Formats: sequence, structure tokens, C-alpha cells
Amino acid sequence: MATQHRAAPNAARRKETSRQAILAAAFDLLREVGYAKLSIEGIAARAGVGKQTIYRWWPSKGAVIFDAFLLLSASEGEPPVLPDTGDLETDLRLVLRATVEELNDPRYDQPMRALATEIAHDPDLAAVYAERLDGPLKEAKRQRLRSAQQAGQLAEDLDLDVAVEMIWSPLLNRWLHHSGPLTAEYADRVVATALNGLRPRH
Amino acid sequence: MATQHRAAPNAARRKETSRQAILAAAFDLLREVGYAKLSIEGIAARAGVGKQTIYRWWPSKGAVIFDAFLLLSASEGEPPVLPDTGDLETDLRLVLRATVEELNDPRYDQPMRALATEIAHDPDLAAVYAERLDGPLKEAKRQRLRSAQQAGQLAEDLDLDVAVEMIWSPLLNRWLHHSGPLTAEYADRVVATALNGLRPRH
Amino acid sequence: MATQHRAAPNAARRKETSRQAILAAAFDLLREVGYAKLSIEGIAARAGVGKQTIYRWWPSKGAVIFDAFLLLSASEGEPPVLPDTGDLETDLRLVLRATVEELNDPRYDQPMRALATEIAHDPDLAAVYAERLDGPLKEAKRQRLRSAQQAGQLAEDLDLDVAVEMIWSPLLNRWLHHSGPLTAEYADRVVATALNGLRPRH
Amino acid sequence: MATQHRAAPNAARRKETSRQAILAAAFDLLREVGYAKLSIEGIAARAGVGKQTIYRWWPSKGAVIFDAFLLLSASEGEPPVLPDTGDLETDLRLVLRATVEELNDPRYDQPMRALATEIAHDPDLAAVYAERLDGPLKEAKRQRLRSAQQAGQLAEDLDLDVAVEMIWSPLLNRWLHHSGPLTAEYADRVVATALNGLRPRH
DNA sequence: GCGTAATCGAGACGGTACGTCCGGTCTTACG
DNA sequence: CGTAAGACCGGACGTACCGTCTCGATTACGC
Repeated sequence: MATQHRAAPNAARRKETSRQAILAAAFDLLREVGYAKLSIEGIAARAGVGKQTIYRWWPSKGAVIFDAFLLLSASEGEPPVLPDTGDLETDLRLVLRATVEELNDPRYDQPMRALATEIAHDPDLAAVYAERLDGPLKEAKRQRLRSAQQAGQLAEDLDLDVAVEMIWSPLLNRWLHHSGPLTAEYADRVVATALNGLRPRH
Repeated sequence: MATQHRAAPNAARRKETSRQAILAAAFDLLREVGYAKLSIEGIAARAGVGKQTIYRWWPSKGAVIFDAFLLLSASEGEPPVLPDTGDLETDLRLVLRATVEELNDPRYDQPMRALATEIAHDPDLAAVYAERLDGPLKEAKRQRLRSAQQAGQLAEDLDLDVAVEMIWSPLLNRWLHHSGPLTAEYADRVVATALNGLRPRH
Repeated sequence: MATQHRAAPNAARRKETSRQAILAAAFDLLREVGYAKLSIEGIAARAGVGKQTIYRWWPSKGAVIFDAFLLLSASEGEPPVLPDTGDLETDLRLVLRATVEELNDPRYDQPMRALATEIAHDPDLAAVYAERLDGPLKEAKRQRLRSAQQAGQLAEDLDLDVAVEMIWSPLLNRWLHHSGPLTAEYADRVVATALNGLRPRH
Repeated sequence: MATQHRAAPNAARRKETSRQAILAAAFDLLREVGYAKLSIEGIAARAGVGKQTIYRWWPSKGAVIFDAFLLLSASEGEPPVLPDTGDLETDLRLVLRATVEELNDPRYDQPMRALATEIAHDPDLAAVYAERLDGPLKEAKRQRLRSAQQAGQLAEDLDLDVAVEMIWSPLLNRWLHHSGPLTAEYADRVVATALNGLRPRH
């Protein structure tokens, strides 16, 4: 849909059922056998599809995995919105705790690591990811901060992009690199530390 | 050296020249052909070594890559120390700019991505990484913050672990996920934002 | 034309230009790429024709090749006749030398081997071949022998079928199985030996 | 054994059991599924062998088939000899009837057609065939004729090579090209006609 | 110093998956 | 309805590596 990197064949004739069977098979296999053992051959077999049908429409295994994620989030429809109770710290804690929850969920762990790996090794994929999946989410995060900023809860000259990354990156890093326990309590500490900053407040 | 996960053969008889040839070949090939096309077969051929000699001493491709990094950093000897001029912000800027420099260096980009990928998919490796490579570095970072804290430049109750992650994670994330430009200016903004926090300071 | 083995579609609406383009393409490709690499796909592409148009009208690759030969020889029109100067031995030498010439001609070698192979593996095709291509030619050979027989140059009780095969088979065998040099001199020896027989003539 | 056409790997380390399993599997499959559906993949699977082990030692499917025949006839050991009762015509009838029998045996029909096809399309194979399989047999045929020649039953100046081909080619041709019924009676007619020749004997 | 046991380079082995090609069927749009 | 075009499922192709195994040929101990 969004990831054709080569001169595309006649997309009008594309068989939609095959496309969905492939993406579903890819996602399922990712959970079942893990990223390292995921093969195009396996996806084709599981989807009941010729290998050529995959190679015709996707340039790489990563692109298939990626589109499987697109399919997943596309079903949600309208862009995401972060909760806004007026209390930023509470809202952020809520959201980050949910993120922690999701990252710890074994159903999503493997697929998301696979996605992260593909993105890390393929800038093209990264660009599409930034536009289609991460973009809307990041905008929602920025929007929540902007709202707090207007309410006077955040510094007027705050760099929202940096702020967003400063809140969410520590979580993603711990998760991806197994560099420490990923708990709700940790999420809270990140929120508190980010909001207050490192310097003493008199 | 550090990553034998299986009952080791008699290490005393190990041929040191082969070990180094393998690690060097692994590192070189990582640069030359990239992570995706790196093969044990290729490493063995390049190193002029039988495949069995690799399988005898390392449990996985990731372990070889990892030890190649160990070899690199082991040469440095004593533990790293961050500069301490008394001015935390300046020091952090300096260090982060250097980090940005290194991440943008094409000689290290591929190998480090490979290492990151292996760590992401192998918790055992992650543990060894945390202990041997990341540990000392992280301690140095914490130490610099502690020094600033004692000088009254940082909050007394600051969570140093979280603080460290809040400063360095945004950079690593941008780099690994290609989620934005990685510049010295960006490093400066991260430092400033982290130090001040998101909330307004009156 | 002669080899529809399945319930044929409405042949009246058949497009003659496509038929000829297909057969011509088949024959050309046979020369150019050889029998092993000849594909329906390739024929269709070369002929500017949909694959289905081939499958609609021919049951197998062999049938296409076969019809290509039919097209070739059909152009000759009336049935073949062997020369009859009254001197059988001379006439046979002439004809066999011509056959040797043709078999050695690189333009016909590949296609004819292809035809022979198809016939060897498909009795249906063999039957059509016997009727349409080989039949008339064989009749001409028999006729020449019959004429000689009536002139008293051949034994009265001679088995003409066996005689024909005894003269031509050695050539075809040498050619098809690469079992010896195929020269005009060899043709002469075959003629002489066949006419005289193995037994001594006192 | 005789058909390595490429720079051979270290043949000393070759696994004899695999070699024989491959050739046996090839021969069996040839009978079971036929030549057209014979695949390297199938042979490897049936033989319990990796595909590479076939590609390592044979340059083509034809070479495998060929060696399977070599294995078969190699087991017979010493060179073949045709019966010699002193009565050439009777002996030839016996041998040709046996040949007819064999060619009509469904167990050998498919494999031998396969061999014939490969030889027809691969001159290299044909050369090895001529030397290893057909050679000794042809020599035996020539020897029988030579014996009859010395006994005064054949013309003194008879071309033995041509004579042999004149006797056996008609049979092989009928069989390979399905160009007529292949019966004992036909064999007899060929023998008689060849011995007497076409010309009348007064 | 001398067997002997382990490591080494080499590479064949049974396998899995790759990415490509083609076979034969089916669908679409046109004439 | 026949056609050109070409997507589809299936499956074989020949290649690249996997991780295991077996070979001599060096080693380096232990006796």
C-alpha cells in the first residue's frame, strides 16, 4: 500500500485476499516462531500463496513485516489522541504505564522488536514508519504537551520535539536493549524527572 | 573471552592468532558487507580459519560480533572518565557532541547497529553487554552527575539512573531508528531541556 | 491444425496471424536458445501473444514444436518424390548425402532434435508425426524401392518397410546419439552394404 | 566416477553411501514418475541427501541419470559376449529378440528413453556413453560378425561397423520414435533382410 | 623426548531458505 | 467470444549458508 519501492506491477489487478492473507500470516508467524526464524517461504506457505506473489509486491522481508503493522494500525481509523484531564503529570503517567504494559506483552514483544530491527537497518522503511505510524502518534504527544504549555504548566520556550523524545526514549531504550527493568514505577520516575529537570528548583 | 555460554573446551590450548583473526575479520566484514550479509562462512574464510574453530568458541554470530567490540574497547584499558570542568552543561555538551560524531561516523555505524540488533534479540548478550561495555561507561556518566550534584548544580533527590537515560536515550533513539537528524545542535538542545526540565522555572 | 487433443474451442474465430506468429516464434527460439531453454512463456512473449492463446490451442509444448514443423513442410505442398534415374544405388547415394547435409546443418539440428525428443516421449505426437510428416516421406522411399524392384534391381520378396528402415536408420541413429561421424562417405557405405547384404555374393 | 565435468572437489572425502543412494533414487524415480517429472529436488529427497551433494558431484540432471546406468552395468563386471553357435542367423535372431524384449519392458523403457534423450542433447555425455556403455557392447557385436566372417559366412570385405549399425539401428529407431510395432517377428525380418541384402541373389 | 590427545585448516555432509523462472489456470478489458 | 496482458498458486531451479561431521597435520602436554 505504502511501501512499494520498485516499479510496481499493475496494482489494479492485485488480489486483495492474498495481500491480507500474507500480512496476517507474517504477523502470526512473527509471534509464533520469532523474528530470526521468519522466512518468506514460511509466510507464503502459511498464507497459501506463491512466493512470487510476495516478491511481486514487497521488496524485502522487512517491508512485509512493516505492512503487517500498517494493516494493524490502519484498522483503528482516526488519528490517536492522548488523554487530557488538565493534569499533565497524571496523564503522562497513565500513558507511559500503558506503554510499559504493551512493551512487556509477549504478544507484541517479538513483532515490535522485528519492526525495530528492520527500521534500524533500512532507512527507507524508517521514512515510511516515521510518516505513517510514528508520525501521528508523535503529533498526539506533542499536542498534549502543547495543551499543557498553553495552560502554563510547561515552559513557554520549551522544545516540544526534544521534550517528547526525552520522555519516551528512555522507555524504548530500556525495552529494546534489555538495559533495565521496565516497570510502571520506572515510568513514573521518568515523568517526574523529565518534568522537573535535573537542576534544583528552589 | 567473556561470552562462552557452553561448556568450554580446554581454553589453554586455544590459538590466540586465530581468535584475533576471527574477531578482526568479523569487524572488517561488518563494515564492508553490512550486517545482513555477514556470514560465519565468510568470517572463517576471511580469517583463514576452519568454521569449526568459530563454532567451538562462540555460540552465535552475535557473540562473535560482540567479542569483536570487546576486543576494540579492551585495548583502552582503564575505565572511562567524563570530563569535569566544574561546568556540567558545557561538559555534557562536549560529550554528547562527541557521541553524535561517533554515531555519524560511517566506520562505526554498521557495526554498532549490528551490535544493537544482536542485543535486542538476545537477552544473554544484553546482560554481558550491560556488564562489560555499557556498565563502566554508564558509571562514568553517573559519576559526573554525582559530582555536579555534590556541587549543588543538580537536585539533591535526583534519580541519577533516570537522569543518565534521559540525556543519552534521545540520541541513541534518533540514531538507531533514523527518526530525525542527529546534529551537534540537537545534542545541545537535549542537554538544555534535560537540565531545565519541562516545567517553567520562575 | 492437426494436434488438438482436447475439445477444441470454436476454431472458426481463431486468429490466423497469432497462430503463425506462435509457430514461427517457437521455431526461431528453438534455434536460438535450444530445446532445454525453450519455454511457453518465451514463445508467447516473442510472438506477442497471451500465454492462454497457446494453451487454448495446443496441449503441450511438444505439440507446438510439432506444428511448427508442419507449417514448415506444409509450404512444400505436394507429396515428396525421390529421384529415379533408373540407377538405384546412385539415387540412394544422392538422397542420403542430402540427408546427411541437412542433419549436419546447424539451422536444423536443434529443432529436429527437439522434435525427436518430443516424439520419443509422447506416443500421441508420434502417431501424428507418422501420419503427417514421416508417412509421405516414407511412402516416397518405399515407392523408389518398389520401382527398382519392378526393374529387377531388388529381390522380388524384399520386405520394403524393413529395407527402408535398414537404409535410413543408421544415419538417424548416428546423428541423434552422436555415435559416430556423419559424412557423405558414410552414407555411401551404408547404401552399398544394404544393397549387397552381409553375406558373401559369389 | 567417469563423468566429473568440472573441477572436482576433493573426491577422496566423497561419501560412497550418498553416491549410491543418489543413483539408486534417480533410477527408481525415473521408473516411477517418468523422465519429464524427474527433479533434482526429488532425487535428493528420495536419497536422503542435500541438493548440494548432487550439484557438487554432477554437472546436470543428465549426468546423474547417466551414472545411474553406469552403476547398473558396472555391476555386471566383465565385458559382454554375444552367443556363438556357429549359426550366425540363429544367434542374431536370439540376440535381437532379447533386445526387443528389453525395449518393451516397462521397467526399462522410461529410463532408457531418458538416457537416450540426454545423450541426444549433450555431446559430452554421448562421448562417455560411447566409451563406457555402448563401446564394449558394440565391440561384442563386431566380434560376433568377425567370427562369422572368418567362418566364411559373411563377405570378406564387409564393413563391420556399418553392418552392426544396419542390424541394430532399425530396432532402436522403431522403439525410440514409436514408428512401428516392435516384435520378435520384426527382429527376424531385419536379420534376414540384412544378411541377404536388398539385391536379388541368383 | 615422545606418545597422545586436543586444536587446527579444510571442506563434505544433510538441510533450510533464498530469489528466480516457468507451468498451467484464472481474471480483466478490449475489439 | 477470442484475444493480449498479466496476476495467481505451485513448485523446481541452482546458490548460499547453516551447524555438524570427519579428515590428516600441527601442536603442546604429561609421562
